[in-house]
Amino acid sequence: MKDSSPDRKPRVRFAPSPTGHLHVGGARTALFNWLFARRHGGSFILRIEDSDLKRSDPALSRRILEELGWLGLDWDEGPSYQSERFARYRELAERLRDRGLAYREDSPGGGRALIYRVPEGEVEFRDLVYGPITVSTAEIKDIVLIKSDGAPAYNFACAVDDHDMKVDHVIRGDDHLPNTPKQILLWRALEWEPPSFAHLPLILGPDRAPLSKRHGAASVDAFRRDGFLPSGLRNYLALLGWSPGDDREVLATEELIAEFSLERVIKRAAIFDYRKLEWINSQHLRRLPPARQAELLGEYLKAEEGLERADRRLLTAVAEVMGERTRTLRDFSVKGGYFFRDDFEYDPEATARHWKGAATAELLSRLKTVFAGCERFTAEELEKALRSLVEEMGVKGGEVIHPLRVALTGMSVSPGIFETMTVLGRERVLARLDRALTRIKENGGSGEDATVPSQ
RNA sequence: GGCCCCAUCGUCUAGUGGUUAGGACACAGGCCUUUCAAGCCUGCAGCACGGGUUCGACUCCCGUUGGGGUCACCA
Repeated sequence: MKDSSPDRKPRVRFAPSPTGHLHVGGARTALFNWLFARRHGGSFILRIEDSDLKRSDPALSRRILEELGWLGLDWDEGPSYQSERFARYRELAERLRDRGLAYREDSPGGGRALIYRVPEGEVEFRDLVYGPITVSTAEIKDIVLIKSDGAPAYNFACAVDDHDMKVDHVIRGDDHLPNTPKQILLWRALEWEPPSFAHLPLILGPDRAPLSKRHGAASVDAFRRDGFLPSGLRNYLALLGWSPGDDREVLATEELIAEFSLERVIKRAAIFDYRKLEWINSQHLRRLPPARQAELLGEYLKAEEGLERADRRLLTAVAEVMGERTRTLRDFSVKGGYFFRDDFEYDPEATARHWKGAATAELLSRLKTVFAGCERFTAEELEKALRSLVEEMGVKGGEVIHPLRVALTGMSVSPGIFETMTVLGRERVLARLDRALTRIKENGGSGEDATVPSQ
């Protein structure tokens, strides 16, 4: 019986190298570590692998920390930095050399490296995801411990740190599978008991190549800018390579934590599906009360767009009517930008389809009179008023509603027209009717732009 | 190329010897309807191939093909 449940509170870590934004692959690795720690009441530790002197950039480290924070993956210890522990690595490497397990080698470029001599034999271990794995050390070249510039090489620093931080479960991408035997060799040479390992399948792009920028958004930052919610991204990422075992797809983070187990991690690489992410996100968005949506929307619009009209009252009203029609926070401005700005453009196709010159001008001015006369500007009253005008004119509701929608939103698509009006309020509705009227007259009564795409 | 890993609808997945192979996204159609969504209903679509083992294979074994990873004084 395979059982990856730890008998004591596990200690796991996420160890990114500060070379760029937090990539979705890294985010997923961080998430699985975090879920595992939270599930078992353990510790999630953060370590910055900045041992490469040339590529280290403190600004990038901060960025990764910030993005991890946005994703909601809080850490219990750290971050620690490898760049601050060079003396420790050197000491341990020298100790191995004293014992005859490592040797020095001059570098053509100057300096001396310390290299571990790989013994003959086999390395066996049981990966918590992949099962038993055996590798002949004939396949492994001697392992560099300390590079000639004095910095520790990856495998050595990694083993030393994991030991010193008392990490007992190493959960990482399966691109590290080939490193594992090397690190186990190092742990044993240091006379330490190796931790458990669990390797996660990689995330691929639609072309089955490793997911990268050229596939579109590939970093946590990009998804944040696209208006995704941390909980939506967490949910989707959790489903990449793992499933709760039943048919649930939309899971709150508490459920993710309650259900997570390494045994249910799949071995096959998964292709990132942006559409499904959007759907998952829409489900999370929908589960949020309008007030909370408004709060997030306000922050988003402020950070990503330069919206002028964005008071809490308006935001909440927009959230109430747009909530079912959006999949991301960005959708609110893409599909409902007219709620936030009065100088919107009129969609040429919409005007061509629903505005019929003088007749529409006549219609809109009658509507203006009717709406101006409404006692209370509520959806019920507005509909009643419009319906009676429709009856009086002997036309179908749509013949009035469509031109009106274009006048109020510039688009042929919007939330229910009466709700839209109440969100905008009497003043803005009447002003927009005037603006539309002016626009129609400017166009010689045609109500259309000079060039109308014919279809 | 050596070594390692993987293989269920287009995609994410459930499945652990006997199932009409289930769900979700996407897609198509329908209902609803002032538009678009949402919601509900229906449909389309899969066990890569070839050998075994077995009374019986999606499930176990071998091979083929395909895909991925890795072979740095980068992490």
